[in-house]
Amino acid sequence: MPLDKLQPKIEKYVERHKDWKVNVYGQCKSWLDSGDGLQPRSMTRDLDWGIPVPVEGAEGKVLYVWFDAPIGYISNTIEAFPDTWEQYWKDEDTRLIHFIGKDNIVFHCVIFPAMLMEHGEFITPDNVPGNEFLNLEGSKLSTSRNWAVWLHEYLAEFPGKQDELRYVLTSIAPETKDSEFIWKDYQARVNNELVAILGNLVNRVMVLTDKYYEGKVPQAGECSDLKAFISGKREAITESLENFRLREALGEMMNVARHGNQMLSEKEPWKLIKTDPEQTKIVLYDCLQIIANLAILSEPFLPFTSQKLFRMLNLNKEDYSWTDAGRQDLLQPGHQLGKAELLYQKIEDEAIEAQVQKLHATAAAQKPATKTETKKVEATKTDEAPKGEITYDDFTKLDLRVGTILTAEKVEKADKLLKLTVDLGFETRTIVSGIAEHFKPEELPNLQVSVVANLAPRKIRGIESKGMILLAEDETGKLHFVLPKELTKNGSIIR
RNA sequence: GGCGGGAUAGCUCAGCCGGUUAGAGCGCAGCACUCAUAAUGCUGAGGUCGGGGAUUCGAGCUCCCCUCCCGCUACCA
Repeated sequence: MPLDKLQPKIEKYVERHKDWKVNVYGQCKSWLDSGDGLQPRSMTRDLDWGIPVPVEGAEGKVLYVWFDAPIGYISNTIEAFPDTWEQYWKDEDTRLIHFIGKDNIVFHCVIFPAMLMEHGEFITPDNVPGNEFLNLEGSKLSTSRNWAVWLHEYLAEFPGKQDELRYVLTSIAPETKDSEFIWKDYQARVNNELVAILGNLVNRVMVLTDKYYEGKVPQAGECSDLKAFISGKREAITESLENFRLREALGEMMNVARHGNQMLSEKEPWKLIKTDPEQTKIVLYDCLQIIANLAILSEPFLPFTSQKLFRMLNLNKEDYSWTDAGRQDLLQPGHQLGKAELLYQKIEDEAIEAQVQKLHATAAAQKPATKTETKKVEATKTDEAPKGEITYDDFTKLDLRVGTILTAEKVEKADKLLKLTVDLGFETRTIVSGIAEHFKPEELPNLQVSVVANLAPRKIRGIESKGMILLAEDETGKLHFVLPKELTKNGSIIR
């Protein structure tokens, strides 16, 4: 793909979107502005697996994942909405948003849009709110190491707690920097915020209404600035959501619940009922309206909660939409409420400890994955197919030898390279190997290794490398030296 | 190595175009209350704003140097 030739178009596209998040815009600019600008990028790979390139003469080639995957988004839409999919991808009036993680920024902001623009019939993403990473209990997520919380397992072990997870994940969404999912924190947020603030408000209002008015909305005149307050919150939440500040939006929704708790503390209806029943009606009427509003406002974040609230209030969800939030008459006086139920249960310590233990028990290896390892895993996830047959003569061309690493040092200005000197018995030579992220130089000297001795020399980073060290790569991407079981004379032939 | 992003209270994060005593939620402490899943409300204690220089009347915000974390990219025979 001649990205170099497309640079002007892409540049124009990116610069039209200065409103993108700084990390997103910044990285796009860095690709566009660095050195010679965008470079042509190969859109096929020579692999035994993948999507074959459907072009004559391209036998044996498969599509590059980042050419293939975005097309998959479109095909997926076609599968889901065979009649209307074009509205999503082609309609000029559609606002196309790509939600991604930071590792995919350029693919969604440069390469995919380039494809869409070149095709001609497609619209380009209006915004790509790339998030940073969500880590787990101190380490990067890794599905291959099983350092993860699997959704199906979570749902089985915490039945009905979809919204609890949604709440926590939204609260800690890595919008501007990496964040961390910690089970203890999950517990705290659920117990101290969801249960204590939102769940408790709903419960106390339902209980009071039940006790004083047999579960019917009391007759009361409007009072206070409730309407202004809630519609103000609705606007704030809308604004935050439109700008992809979900944490902030969620916080504003919770503030509505806080407001309800404040009202109760201030008015103390449990006291007021003894002295001024009419005022008490007003207080509870307003509290009930707050809850009804919360049924609407919680919907984007906590859909199950929203549903529960509508049910408890005996309202038909379909009769209300987002813009109804702010009304102080969502519930009519005399309206019979449904049965009260607890919105959330507290999460016990044992449940949390069990999760943490499970995580550590099932994690493949204790050591946290390094950057390279995680990436490698992605690349090797599909087992490589066996290679084609070769003759014995082909094999005998290889000169495999036993050698011993004498020295090892990092290569300047290269993250992955180590410069090794290896004693092969008949001579000592320099070998550059891409293992710097797996081994520390100081742990290598005196280690016996297997070497491809007759590989054509090659200059790497200005250093002549003569040969190659053999390593085995396990399923986690970790490298292991291939070496003789017993100490063997340097230079010994391997065959 | 180059580039992008980040480093602000114990924790999670806000801080607009540089401007008086740096904010919120959670946690913690105290007080109030008892309708409520010992929940809520109020008050308070917590900050050398990663480190060091510079510009400015004035810098968390600007510039330079450095350290650490994440990502992209190059090297990986």
